Amino acid sequence: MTLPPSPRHKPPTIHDVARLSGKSKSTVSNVIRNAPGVNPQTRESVQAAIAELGYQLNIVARQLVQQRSAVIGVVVGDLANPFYAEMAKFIENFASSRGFQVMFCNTQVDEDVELTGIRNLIEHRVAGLMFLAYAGDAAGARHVVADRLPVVFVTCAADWGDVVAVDDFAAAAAATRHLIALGHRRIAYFADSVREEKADTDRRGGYAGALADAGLEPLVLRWHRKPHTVVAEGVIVPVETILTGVGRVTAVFAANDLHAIDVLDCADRAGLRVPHDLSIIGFDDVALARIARIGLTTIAQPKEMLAELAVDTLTQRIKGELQGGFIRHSLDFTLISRATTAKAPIDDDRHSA
Amino acid sequence: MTLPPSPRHKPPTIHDVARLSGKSKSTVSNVIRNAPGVNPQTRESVQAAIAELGYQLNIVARQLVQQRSAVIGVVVGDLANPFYAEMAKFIENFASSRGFQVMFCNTQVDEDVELTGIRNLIEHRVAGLMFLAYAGDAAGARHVVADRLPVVFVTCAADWGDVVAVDDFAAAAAATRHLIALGHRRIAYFADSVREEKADTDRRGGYAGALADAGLEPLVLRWHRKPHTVVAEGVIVPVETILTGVGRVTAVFAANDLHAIDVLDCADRAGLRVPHDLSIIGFDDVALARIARIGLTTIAQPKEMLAELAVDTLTQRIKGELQGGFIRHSLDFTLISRATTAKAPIDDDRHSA
DNA sequence: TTGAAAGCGCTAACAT
DNA sequence: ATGTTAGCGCTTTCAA
Repeated sequence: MTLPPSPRHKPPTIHDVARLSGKSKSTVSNVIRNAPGVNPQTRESVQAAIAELGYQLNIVARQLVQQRSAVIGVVVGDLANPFYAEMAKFIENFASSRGFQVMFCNTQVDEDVELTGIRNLIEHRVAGLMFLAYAGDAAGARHVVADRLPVVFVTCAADWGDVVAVDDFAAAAAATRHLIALGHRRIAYFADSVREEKADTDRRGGYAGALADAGLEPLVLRWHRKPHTVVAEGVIVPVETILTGVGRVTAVFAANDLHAIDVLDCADRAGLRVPHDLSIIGFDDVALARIARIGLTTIAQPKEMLAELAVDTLTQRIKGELQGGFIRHSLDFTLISRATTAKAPIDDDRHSA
Repeated sequence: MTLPPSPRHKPPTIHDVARLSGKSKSTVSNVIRNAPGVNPQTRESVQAAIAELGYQLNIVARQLVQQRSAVIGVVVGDLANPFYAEMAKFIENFASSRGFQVMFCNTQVDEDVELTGIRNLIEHRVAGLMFLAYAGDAAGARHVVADRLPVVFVTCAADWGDVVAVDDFAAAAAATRHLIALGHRRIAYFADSVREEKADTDRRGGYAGALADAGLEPLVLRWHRKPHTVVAEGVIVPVETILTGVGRVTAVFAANDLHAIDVLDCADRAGLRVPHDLSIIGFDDVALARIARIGLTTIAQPKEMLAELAVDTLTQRIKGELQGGFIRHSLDFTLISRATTAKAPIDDDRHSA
């Protein structure tokens, strides 16, 4: 059954349709666009010609003359992170139900990749931009975008576009206070390697703030080699030391569920009982967080609402239905207490020097 | 800091650049395209003008005249499935490193959604199509595509495009034989609800084949309400009955890791010990399959290689570097034995009537 | 109700 | 080495 791909012929244009139906290009255009005031007979004969030729609209040409497109560019840090994947899916769904296509650009949280990605998107004249995360301080991105098109930040924030997000700072503070209320005093923050995105910054801020309010010291950890070592205050340390060494941490607030699950896995492999020996709280409420074997305590974001609101905001800006200053939608987060957090171990302070 | 978005002015064109630099449009075009034979002085002054105006190429216009684009359309069944998300990420990466943008279309394994998605992609004149999964018998899709552009199937197969995939049938048979070799005789197949995609069909085929070879009866289960009920031979049954009732199943082959993890979760909640009471094998080797708490035995696909080969095949077809009959790349799969499979319980046959 | 003509921003012969 | 010109496939006045 393996037939050779046939040579591809140029697709038919409205001109071909016009000739075949004996009408003019503009009339054909009128029926394609469902313009009013076309003789039903004419419409039918044109449609017959369209069917016969297998004509399919060339959106590129339309876009050139109309000077607008119906595709939105979505900048995402890491599609392999289930949270972003879920968000991407929702966004694609809502966009497509509103007549918009989506072009993704996965940045790996690398500013250069991000910048060329944005440049490409703009060169393609996407109608709007959506950031699901952004790298660096966004000054570069801002410069490239240069106010050329509407942009909305979902799940992250900046002052040069509309924002649809949860208050990361407050949510992180709530997560941290949850741990503090359970009696934990040495609470670490686990996040991505050196590079830090906006949400990360805010969450670390909320964490540090809550600790400061309680008179506690922060300990910010960033993965060095994923399941083995982290860098703490500039020095590389085995995760095991952090979790089991002298002055060990009894609780962890992870910047997202993926990190939380990694920490959980480290704890398992180190023979630590969670939550008895170690409490872990994540962020995002990824689908897998709720299975019995994981049961991750986490901060849930209303993913679908975030996506819908973001798409609506962006499409309204695109259509000019929304004008004026940037708006910030702040949605509610929920702390979902499952099986990875519990009272701090009582021998907690004995081990600390 | 919330400044109102400024009114968006039309972006500068090569015409503006030409005027500012005192050169002609074609010269400007020449420097943009890095055409040879441009006076260095000229080039510089043009570039100065470009910088001053903040000119950015309009790819839409270029695409219209060149009659080709550098975006490939990717049709994916469910972005929220980590396997597809990982694949999507790899594909995006390889494509972008080869100068191609990617437009995704998430179909929810719904044929209508898929069809309009493909239609949109074609109207946007994507240079090629990539299917990460497709719904239905693909006759509809084939008709819409109508040989207009190159298409490659990754991770699934069809006879009207190039194929880059693992042999799903053989892999499923291997997975099933693994279970049979462990002494299991009542082995169920778990898959998506009513709708079935290509990979699903093949895997079920391999499963049924291996069982038949061993003189065993297949039991095909499709989720009805996700974590609670399945439909077996047309009737709705609680999962718990399948796993713990009379004549219960002692092993499960899941069409993908997501289903496998769901089954694992059901088993956990039903108080079953895995793998002591129930063996489970999945398919895909999703990132989470390898954490200690899951330790899922599964069939691994070489994701990155699949993605790279698929992108290369497609881009070569697009550039005409690859001609002639469709090729089928069949990559090797690996059975990774972890902690969810073990010998069948000895009391196995006593319960069966 | 339909058609003719101009033009969107760019590229690619072809002249110069 | 640079400029002139003619489109790419469509939409959109404006006339007929």
